Amino acid sequence: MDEQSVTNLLREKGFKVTPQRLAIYDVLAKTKEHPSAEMIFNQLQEYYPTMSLATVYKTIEILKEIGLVQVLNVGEDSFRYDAIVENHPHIRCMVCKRVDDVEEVDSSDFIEKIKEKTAYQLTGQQFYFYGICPKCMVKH
Amino acid sequence: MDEQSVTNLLREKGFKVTPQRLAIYDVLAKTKEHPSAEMIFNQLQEYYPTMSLATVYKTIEILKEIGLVQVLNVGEDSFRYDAIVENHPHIRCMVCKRVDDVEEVDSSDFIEKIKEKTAYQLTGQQFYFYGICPKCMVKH
DNA sequence: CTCATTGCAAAGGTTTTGCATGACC
DNA sequence: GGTCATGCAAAACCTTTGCAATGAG
Repeated sequence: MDEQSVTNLLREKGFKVTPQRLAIYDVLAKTKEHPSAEMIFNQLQEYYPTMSLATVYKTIEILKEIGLVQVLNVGEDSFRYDAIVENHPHIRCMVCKRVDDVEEVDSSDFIEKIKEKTAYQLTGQQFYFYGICPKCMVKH
Repeated sequence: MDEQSVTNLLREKGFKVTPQRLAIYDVLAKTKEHPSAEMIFNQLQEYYPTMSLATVYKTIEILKEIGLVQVLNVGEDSFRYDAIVENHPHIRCMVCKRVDDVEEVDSSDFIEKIKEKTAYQLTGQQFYFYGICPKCMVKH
């Protein structure tokens, strides 16, 4: 999503548009590494030396609320965030801890199966895979 | 797994067998609610008033290590634990926060698809579903 | 008897909150 | 100008660690 659309969406939902909010979304939109709040904070330090971690958390809360980011729980102590809000599987390297997307996988059949088996009314899902990434395999 | 087997496994792996350890495993083995450390702690308070949360955490660490429990990450701030170590999907009610198993689902086809699409060497996975449980649907 | 385990309290890490200052509209 | 957002510091959580006292083998 481009900056203008983010600006519009924030306004539309009653939130003010600030450089911090745009910068935080920008970091998320331009990376594939699924950063944690602290990773976002560190990345912004150079250009926004006064940025505080609290602002990162507060902004993510808003971005989540208006559907611009999704939250990941890959089994670490902290959460990670993804500006690609379409649901897709993630995979984490047990060695270097990187988190990647698994692309081009159609999970609708699997989700259908679950719908048949559960008495819940489904609203969403997250698929996490664990393994060793290509780079780490080479090293061992 | 019965108490005798747990005793044997602990000894075999070089850990001492204590009432606390057996009690913690027992709580996990007898419930389907995927308790957090604090839920286990609270449940034990009545019968083991001196039990400390630290012991719960230390014991879970050991149980995890010897393959008697698996750790769940359902998107809460805390971890949950499951004495059923065979991999199976979990589902969480967004209203009452309960976590249930999804039973009788074969996910091997889906996992195969992922293996084909990722360059990682797969070692495991977790499937989390979100929705509204039957009880909460009735209430609304 | 020895050494691992327990349980307390303190520390560590992540996330949230309160509040005065500052910025947007 | 009024109100919301920022950023600091403190608080609130969850989890881990250190250590003296205790208990298992």
